[in-house]
Amino acid sequence: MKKIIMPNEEVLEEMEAMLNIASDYTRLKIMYSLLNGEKCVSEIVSEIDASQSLVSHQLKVLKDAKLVSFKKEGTKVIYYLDDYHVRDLLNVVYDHVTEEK
Amino acid sequence: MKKIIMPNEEVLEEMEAMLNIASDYTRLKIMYSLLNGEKCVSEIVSEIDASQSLVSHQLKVLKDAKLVSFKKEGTKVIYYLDDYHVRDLLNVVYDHVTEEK
DNA sequence: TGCAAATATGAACGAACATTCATATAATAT
DNA sequence: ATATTATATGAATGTTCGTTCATATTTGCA
Repeated sequence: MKKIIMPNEEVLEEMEAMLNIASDYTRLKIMYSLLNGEKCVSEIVSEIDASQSLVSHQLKVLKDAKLVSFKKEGTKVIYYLDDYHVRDLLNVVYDHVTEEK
Repeated sequence: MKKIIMPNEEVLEEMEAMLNIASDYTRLKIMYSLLNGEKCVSEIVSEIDASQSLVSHQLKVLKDAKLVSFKKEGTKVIYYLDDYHVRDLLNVVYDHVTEEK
């Protein structure tokens, strides 16, 4: 069994930051929504049933964390997932939660 | 590309809960410490350099979340990881953080 | 019984943060 | 210009929660 070394402080703090961003009900729904492809804000709003302001705030959090990016098309802003680790992360956690013990 | 369906509310809340538990600096260090095998509380304390009280509090959080279990040996309490998803979770997040873009 | 070591617990405090509300900005069309 | 649609922003609020401090509990041993 290979010995696992503890990551250094900086890496641990960055891991903590990513997990913090993922660990929110609204942001989880946004990430799931974007797994099926890019969407504009209003589409996300109606798909996950949250207020426009809340979605916009949380998209900013995800954007600052470089988990999503965006492009502008007319008056619309199209967001999309910018990190393939998101899919893996969601899958691991989903498996943990849904698996029978 | 397969369509990904949004988990229901209950699953999302459980995912949020697991991520919340993982997203803490102290608990991350405890989990990494236990990846190399079971340890008693005082060993964890000295390995991660946190107070005894803090480690005990956070071990309770991990225990309540069924991420760790424990057994008693004399006056010592030995904790160990009780969920193999933990390793996968840490690996995904570690890769995310350390990978060059 | 009394003491020491190991661990757990509860209160208290401060900081972080998710959400709402109101309002601002930006782009388009009439 | 003005109205409308889409999105962003900032303040305010209430709650959650990580940490510390002091103390309690448990176990083994002299």
